[in-house]
Amino acid sequence: MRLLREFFMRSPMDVAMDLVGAYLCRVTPDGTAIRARIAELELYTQDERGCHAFNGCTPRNDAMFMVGGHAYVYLCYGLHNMLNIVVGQKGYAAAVLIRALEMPECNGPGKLTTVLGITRGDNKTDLCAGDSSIWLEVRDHTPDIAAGPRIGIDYAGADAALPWRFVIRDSDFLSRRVD
DNA sequence: GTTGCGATTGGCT
DNA sequence: GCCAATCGCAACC
Repeated sequence: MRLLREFFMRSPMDVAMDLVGAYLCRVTPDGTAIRARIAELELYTQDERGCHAFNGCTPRNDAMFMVGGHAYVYLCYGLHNMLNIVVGQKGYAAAVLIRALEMPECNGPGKLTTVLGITRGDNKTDLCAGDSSIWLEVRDHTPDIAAGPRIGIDYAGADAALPWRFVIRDSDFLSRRVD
């Protein structure tokens, strides 16, 4: 069942936890249908330095200020598209970075978007719209979740230690092991 | 108008 | 473990 707006509008932490093990669904530009469980994700909110929106709204990050249930896609290192799911209320910037799916060749945020054919053109897609090519479906059961620090945000100082990376414990599809 | 760098990855030492 | 690739954008001047 496709996840609806009310699901994404709850507290960012609750939504993040509930998205671990949920199904990410995608119809690629060439028509291929993909459906796979989310094995790894990270939460970012405007209150901490790891978040793109820590210093406010900019042309790059404005999707994060939309109501939960939209996509936030940005280019990293000039090479890799990163897929985030906006969570929480409109006006409060928060999003979940999808880092790995239970699929071969999807163990990493950059590789994942390549396999799914997701680019910045998909930024601000409404995942709750009935005709969108990206959406989420409820998980079958609650997975055993492990938490650890987020990856690649050393510049965030003390906030880099927040245990806001959530994974399916002992999954074979993680970008890295948790500590 | 200019500059520095990043929520990464793959290849090489 | 180290490093290049590659470019939009944020933060300065």
